[in-house]
Order: sequence, then structure tokens, then C-alpha cells
Amino acid sequence: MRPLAHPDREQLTLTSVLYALGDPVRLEIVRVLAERGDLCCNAFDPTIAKSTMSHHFRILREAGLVHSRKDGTQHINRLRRDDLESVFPGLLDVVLQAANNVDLS
Amino acid sequence: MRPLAHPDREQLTLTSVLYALGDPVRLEIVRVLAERGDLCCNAFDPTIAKSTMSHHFRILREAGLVHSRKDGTQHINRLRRDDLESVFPGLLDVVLQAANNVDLS
DNA sequence: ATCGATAGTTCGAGTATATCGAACAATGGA
DNA sequence: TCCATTGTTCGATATACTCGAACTATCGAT
Repeated sequence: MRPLAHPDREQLTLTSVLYALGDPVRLEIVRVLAERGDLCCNAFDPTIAKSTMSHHFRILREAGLVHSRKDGTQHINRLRRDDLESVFPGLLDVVLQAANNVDLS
Repeated sequence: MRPLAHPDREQLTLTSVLYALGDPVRLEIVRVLAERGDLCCNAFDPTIAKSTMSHHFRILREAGLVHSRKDGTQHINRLRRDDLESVFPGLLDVVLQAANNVDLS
């Protein structure tokens, strides 16, 4: 297995972050992580294949949105709020605000 | 030729907007439109094929980011700032702020 | 320590999207 | 009418999404 890649702040790009957010599954992951804190992968939509979730978490990790650390057999995922805020101020908050409003429907 | 599709406010989705912004070519189009006002398609990177630009403008149009109107042989493109602001408050401003900061490099 | 259960990753295949050049359509001007 | 300009559409190739299956890693129980 490859080690988990986590770019540091200087490597984050706006395009990659927006690309990562521009998928309904990943946007929901980010929304739930923001709402409920650190979670492992099985805390999300169980109808989506494991391999697909793994793919989405990789996109989120490599874009710098999520930090994953191993804890026993599971991976605990955490939103990189501070890093994102320092590089793209206000972005995550605005997106989460919009995502939560939309989800009222 | 098909008529140009322009969704109205109620049809905009956050995922589609973020997806449209999550591409370097399209993000640059949006940034320039915000900076310089209404422009036709040839105001952008001339090294990109016409058909590719047409494709990107279609994505932007169908996501509701851009309005295109015919004027003679050209299409004048305008950012739908008010519509976006009403549906996803603050989103476009934050993205443009980040895009302009990044482009200093 | 071996077995089994659980959590994720990786692989391979099918389907969908990006990019380009070429051909087409629409408008305006000589 | 002819031609230049603008942009769309088409066909082909290359890259990304989704899934099931196989694999790896860790923990707990026997």
C-alpha cells in the first residue's frame, strides 16, 4: 500500500480544491465532516462501493481538504479547516453555508 | 444549432457550480470576465482549440455561471453575478479573491 | 500464533467526460 | 454572391468515474 499523501499548505491549489468539491459525493463528505467532526469512511452513504469511497477520499486528501490518519484498522478523516482558511480565506465557510442551505430541501 | 440553454436561479446547483469552477481554463475565464466585464470567446487563451473553448463555455452556461447572448457573429459572455449571489451568497467573491491572489505568482 | 472479522486500498473492465482537428452553420461586409 | 469571422457540432483518442473482486493491514479471540 502507498503511504497517504498529504500536501502542505503551500502546495494547495484553488483549482484542485474546487475540483474536489465539485462532486456530490465528496461535497457531502466534506459537509458531514464539518458538521460531525472526525469520522472514518464508513460513516457515509453505505450504498456507494468501498472502492469508490476510497477513490473520493484520495481526491480529497490530495487536494488538501482532508487529513487521514490510521487508527487501528480504520482511517480517521479530519477537515483541514485551518490550512484551508489560511490559504483560501472564507472559501470553506461559504461552501458549507451553501451546502447546508441546499440540503434543507 | 441548438439554442443556448440558460438555467434560471432555482435550477442552479452547488455541485454544478463548483464543478464548473474546478477546471483551470474555466476558472480563468470566470476570473477575466469578473475583471474585464463582458467579453466574447476569443478574449481568452488563443492556444486552446476553439472547440475546447466552446465546450468550456457550455459547461459554464449550463451551470449558470455565465450568460451568453449573440451579437452579430460573436457571443458576448457575462458573469451572472447577481443570480449567483442570490443563490450562493459570497461564493463567487471568495473564489475570485482566491483566484486573484494566486495569480500574483 | 493462527484464524477470522473489519477497514481500506489496488486492480481490471465498462462507461462517461476532456481535448483536438475538421467540417458545418450563422452572421456581416466587400 | 463570395469570403472572412465566430462559434458549434462531429468523430476520434485519451483520461477520469464507478463497480466488483482480490489483496493488505490491523485487531481480537481462541
